[in-house]
Amino acid sequence: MQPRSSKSAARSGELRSPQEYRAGADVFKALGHSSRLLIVDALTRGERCVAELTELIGCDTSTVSNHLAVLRNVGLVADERRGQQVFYRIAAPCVTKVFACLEEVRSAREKQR
Amino acid sequence: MQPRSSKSAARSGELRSPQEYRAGADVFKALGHSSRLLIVDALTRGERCVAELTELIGCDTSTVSNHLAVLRNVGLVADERRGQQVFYRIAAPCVTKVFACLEEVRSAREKQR
DNA sequence: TGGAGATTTTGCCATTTTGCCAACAATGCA
DNA sequence: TGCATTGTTGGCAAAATGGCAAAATCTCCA
Repeated sequence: MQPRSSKSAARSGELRSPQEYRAGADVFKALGHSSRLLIVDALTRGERCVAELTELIGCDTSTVSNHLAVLRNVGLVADERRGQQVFYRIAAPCVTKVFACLEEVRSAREKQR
Repeated sequence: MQPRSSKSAARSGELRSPQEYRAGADVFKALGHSSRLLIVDALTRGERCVAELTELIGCDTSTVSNHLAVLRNVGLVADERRGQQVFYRIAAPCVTKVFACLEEVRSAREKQR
């Protein structure tokens, strides 16, 4: 996306800054993968360690670790090591509401056809 | 993501189906691009035609059209042709709240470091 | 009908994302 | 210390994504 000039930004009703859109997009990009969405859904029900999430998803541990890093980097989850295990939990409470929103989007999509 | 067996799904507390995660991820994937997020933000303030959105974003019209198709395919926006122009509008009201949620995520991320 | 304006579709290429494996790091325990 | 357990990191190949430009489509109007 190219930066808007302040002139065109003003004409547009002054939305948000390119940085804000980029940061926001990164958050949604993090949620935009079925495995990561599953992880978030699972963590909504309480913290889990990497091994538990790995079994839940059914792929390589390193893959899960990478997914968790994506979620952590945007601030959606937080991690805490306890002994040999690293536990992950939801860091932003509002994500627990995303599934309700998804349901709304789905009904909107069905109405549309 | 590999399909979970019903057995492991049950053990995990029966979350959602792989299809649901895939569909949900598609919605977030659609929001996971700065240009598309800008489009959604703009449409939150009222409908716009493709040409207006194109000027707002500052890239090729065909690119904007493709972005709009992504948003439309997941049900986030709806289109309506009036004369030569096609107007787009928000189809799922809840998306107007996503920016508030992004703000929460951002503050959670800052607290984390 | 024919031309112009608005939008969509398609093809192509560069970039990014995914997921696996192997190697490495951190922790706990004998 | 030596070793098993748990996660993370780096490298690589396959797949998906993004953006432009050309071609196609649709609509209005002369």
